[in-house]
Formats: sequence, structure tokens, C-alpha cells
Amino acid sequence: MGFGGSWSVPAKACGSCKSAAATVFCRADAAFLCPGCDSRLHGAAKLSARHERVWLCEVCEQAPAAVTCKADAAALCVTCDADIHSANPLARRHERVPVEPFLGATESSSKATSAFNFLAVPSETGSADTCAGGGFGGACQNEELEAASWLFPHATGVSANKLVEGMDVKVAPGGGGDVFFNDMETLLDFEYGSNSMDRFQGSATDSLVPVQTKPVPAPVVHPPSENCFDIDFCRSKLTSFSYLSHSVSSSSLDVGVVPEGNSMSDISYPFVQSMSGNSTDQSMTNSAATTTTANQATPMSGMDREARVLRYREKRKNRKFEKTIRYASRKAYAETRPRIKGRFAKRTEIESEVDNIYGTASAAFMADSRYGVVPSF
DNA sequence: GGGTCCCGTCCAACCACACGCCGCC
DNA sequence: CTGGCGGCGTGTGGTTGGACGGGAC
Repeated sequence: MGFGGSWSVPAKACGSCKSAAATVFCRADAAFLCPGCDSRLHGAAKLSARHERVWLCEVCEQAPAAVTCKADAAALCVTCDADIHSANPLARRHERVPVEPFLGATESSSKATSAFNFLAVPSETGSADTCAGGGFGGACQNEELEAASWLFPHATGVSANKLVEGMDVKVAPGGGGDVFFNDMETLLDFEYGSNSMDRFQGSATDSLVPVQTKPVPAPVVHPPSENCFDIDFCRSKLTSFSYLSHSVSSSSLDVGVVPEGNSMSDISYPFVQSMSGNSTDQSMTNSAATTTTANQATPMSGMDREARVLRYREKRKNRKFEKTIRYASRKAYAETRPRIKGRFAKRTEIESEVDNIYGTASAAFMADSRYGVVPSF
């Protein structure tokens, strides 16, 4: 939680007042709004109050949240979700549920509906993977309701069901399943999804979180006339495909790796499944492909495509990935661990070294003050 | 235009050890 | 089946030196 504060990218500006940072996205208006404007616009008019809204992604703060991660207790957009939860096997096991849109005033719809909406009971179709051991957590509805009632005294089964109803509303008629991307595809650059797919190949590496160094301007869906999303992704540079243990520049991602078909098959992704309208095992790859093929009806001119490719490259250039800490306790230990020229050193070495320099008393003081007991989390 | 030098930037490697995970009893 | 125990592998951050790129001459 609280990712947004540390990112270098400023939060998306409110589309109404242009001054405050947007926190919610109104799907009906296709607008990013700050809490004040959201309350003003949606709190007064009855009709507007029926507009479904979702919180922005807590990581990038640039796109509407699509799923909520139980483990991280954070609402994430599709891109960040893929980025974070595809980075390693542990992260993959995080159980995620679709973000439920909320109605009415922002104040009355606490962020629990977003970041903690995993406590709400998913819809009948979407809950299959999260219950009966189908999902990673194997949590059942009763457990979630119990947790909800424990964490949120006002969270009841009724309210949870309301959220489910809200979710059902989103389903496109005809079972098209593009519940999300019908709106979202205009908001997200699919290049991110492609990059995310790329990163699936390096699943045994650190968790990497995408960071936009520039606010995301107008969304772009890349031309569908190819089997891959972009020119760069069609290249095969597997030899250079390595992930860094520390910060990773965008250049590391300058590879074109077609995700394996089962790369995401073990990820709990009920939302994607509902989007694709396919009850069988669906991966992000498939959902991306679905979206891609869905856009094939709108061919793009060469100039347009060139401009988009240029824009993509510019964005990729300015993109960077930061490391996420999986074990805070290990981080705490690492930060307090003695070092010699940046390398971890044995405490005995340090103590003897300090002992030689400052004497025994000073060494004891140093040892006590710098290398005290580190609390475990 | 090509070659060389210099400077700035980037990044993999290194280290110790607490802790998570897994198998065994 | 459950709990305890031990062994093994992983993850963690600051520094450094080499690689690399760009600019100047």
C-alpha cells in the first residue's frame, strides 16, 4: 500500500478542475476525477450518481484499477497487475479479484470498495476460481465474508452482493465478455501488456514495477494487423533477456518475446476470464489477443501507425522499472547489515576492524548503535 | 568521414546471513 | 495427520569497476 507516494510519476490530474490529483475514474464520463469534483459531479445529480466509478491503480495512478490483490491489499490496473504478479512464482500466487465499481459519492464509498473489495463476494461466475480451492488462496465466500465483517463492521453480505450486482452490470450484452476493455482499451496502452507478457519469461527474477516517468497521455491501442503487438516485440533477442537484481532500465525490455501459452495459466485471473467470456482457462495472452482481434475492424494507416510506434518508443524510453520488496524483514536486515565497500561483511570482521580503529569501547558502542536487533515483520 | 581521447552514465557482480520452504522423522 | 527439526536456497542493499555511449578535437 501507499505505492503511489514514492513513484516518480505524478498522479493523474483531475479532468474537471485540472489541479487536484485524480483518484477515481468515471466510466460513464470517461473522466478522471479528484474526490472533490467526483462528489460535486456525482453526488448531486441523481443520474450522475448512478455513474459507475473505480479507483485509480494504486501503483501507477494512471489507469483505472482492474483487480485487487489480496496479498498486497492494493487495487491495480491490468498493466501493473501483470507486471507485479508475473515477476515471480510467489507473486503469481497472490489471489486477485476484479475491482468492483461503486456508485454514489466518493466519501460514502470508502476505498475499501477498491483496495479491499476482495472481501466482497465475487459474482457467481467469477468466484469459481477463488473458492473451493480453485484459486491460490482457496478462500471461500464464507471466509471472505467473515473477514469482511471483521475488518469492516459495515460490510455485510448485502453490500457485498450489491457490489456483485454492480459487477454484473458491466457485462456487455450478448456475452461479449469485453466488460473491461470496451472501456479500458481506450485508456491503456497495450504495449504495457506486451511488456508484461515479456516479463513472464523472467518469472524467477525480482518483482518489477513499471514506473511512468511521464503522465500517460492519450491512450493507444496498437495496430492489430500483426501477430504481435508492436514491431519491437517481434524481435527475438532472448540472449539479452535478463533481468536485473536492481533497478532495470527500459532498455532491458527491448526484447520481443512472445509469451508462452501457459505463462499465465496458473494465475488467478477471474476478471480476465469474465472479460474473455470463456469459462475455460484463459490467460492474459488470450485476453490481449481477444482485444487485438476485436480491433481488427479498424485498420490503421501507415502514417498513423508510424506515429504510434514513435510514441511508443518515446514512452518506452522514459519508462523504468523499480524493484519491489517481497520481504520487508530481509530488506531491514540488509539495510542494517555491516558492509565493507558496499559488500556485506561478517559482523566479526566489522567489529574487529572497528576495534582496531576506535578501541574496544567504541566498537561496542558502534555495534550496539548500528547493528541492533531488527524487528521482523 | 574516421580515429582517438575524455567524461559521464549504466549496470552486473560481490558479499553475509536471516528467513522461507521443503523434506524427513 | 500434525508438529518439530534441520538443511538448503533465496533475497536483500551499497559500492565498485568495467562496459558503453556521446561529445570534442
